[in-house]
Amino acid sequence: MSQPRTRIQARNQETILQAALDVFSATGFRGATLDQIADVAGLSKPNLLYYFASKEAIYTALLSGLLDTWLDPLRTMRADGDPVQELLGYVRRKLDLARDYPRESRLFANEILQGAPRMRAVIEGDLADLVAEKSIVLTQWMDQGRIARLHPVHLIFSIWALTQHYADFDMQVRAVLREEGRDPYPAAREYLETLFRKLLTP
Amino acid sequence: MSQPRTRIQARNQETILQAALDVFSATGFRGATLDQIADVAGLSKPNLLYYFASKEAIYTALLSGLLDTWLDPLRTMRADGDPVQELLGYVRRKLDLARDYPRESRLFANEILQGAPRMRAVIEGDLADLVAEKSIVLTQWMDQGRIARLHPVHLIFSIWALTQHYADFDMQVRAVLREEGRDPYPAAREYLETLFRKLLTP
DNA sequence: GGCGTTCTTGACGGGATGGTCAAAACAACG
DNA sequence: CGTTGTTTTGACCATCCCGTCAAGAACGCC
Repeated sequence: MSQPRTRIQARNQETILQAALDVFSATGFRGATLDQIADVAGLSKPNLLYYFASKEAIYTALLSGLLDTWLDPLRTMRADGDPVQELLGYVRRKLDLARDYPRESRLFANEILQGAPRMRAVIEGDLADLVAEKSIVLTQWMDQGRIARLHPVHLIFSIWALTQHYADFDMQVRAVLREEGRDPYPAAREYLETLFRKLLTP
Repeated sequence: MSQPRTRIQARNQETILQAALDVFSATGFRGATLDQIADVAGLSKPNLLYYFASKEAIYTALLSGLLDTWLDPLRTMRADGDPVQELLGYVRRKLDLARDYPRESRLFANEILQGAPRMRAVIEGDLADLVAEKSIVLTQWMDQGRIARLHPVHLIFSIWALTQHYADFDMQVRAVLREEGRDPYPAAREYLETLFRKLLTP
């Protein structure tokens, strides 16, 4: 049933995953209930379990389905572009992701916060590989004197931390800014651009 | 029973809160069970409920008890010190907190990630007030040309994001660094010091 | 329209979980 | 010791929640 065969299957699987994203990202795996997901999806609980074998299966289908989207901005960074522009572009794309897909960000945050019980393999594998690969590029740029010399992996961590913060701690960001419903992202974008320009200048 | 009256009460309440910190920080409020907490504390479940009215009461007692510790590093920042040194000191203290009290960090992260259902008031109140107060100091320093002009609140966000990242996403940090059990904090400290020095220089 | 397949659901089982209670164990103090 | 107040616990209850199942509804194809 993993590959949808009929139109109804495609539609309902998508509906279920969207509802599950809503609920899992808001309360974590343990906090979510099948009844809630069924409710949001507008389906009955047994119907959910007709399309997915278990609560766990819905959750892992979500995670693995979203992982590629999540890593794309880093993959897109090109070794043959202008280093500062490439990095600023990565920051910008990552911040756009935080703004446009906050549920996805919180889903991953929740998972990693609890020690990534269901993602450990992919983090230690694909993700670590990708970072290692990009670190080589960053180190080359530093060797060429085109950006400041910094620890490449901590540089990537800082991009993750600063961009995802706006999605994961959105509630706190808005409460502390006290700008009644105003979008915090334009100022964040400007701030992060300044920060990374200054940081990367040799 | 909130103020311990006997030695036994003081000891057991402390034992329970420590065990609860362990369990709540690892799995969130919904994910934690009283049986787990009782097990870690080495007490029976009814005994837990002799000292605290409910699971909820344990959780809120934890949160409010730890909040002061959590905000202290920011409070400690003095308006009459050297601006760059004060800010770097804040970064260092916050990073030390992440290293020495990761459970506390994850507890708060979990709570805010889920929209702070039990902390909204204090975030919109005390925390927002403290940030507003310190923002004034930061703005004065900028007006005097002693640090670069930046959005003061986003500057504080960036300190939170960059330091707490090492506690909250510890699993990912260690997996991506691939340095088998090596302490990531020395390099983090050096990286963050460089980052903020460059950022704050006018 | 008839018929096999796919989809949907009400009712239910079983285990986990927060919380109660009454009685037993223990401590403190005369 | 004996009495009084504190602490501890085994047994239990009610509810929640994941997952099952059998039967019915809808669909697709002839």
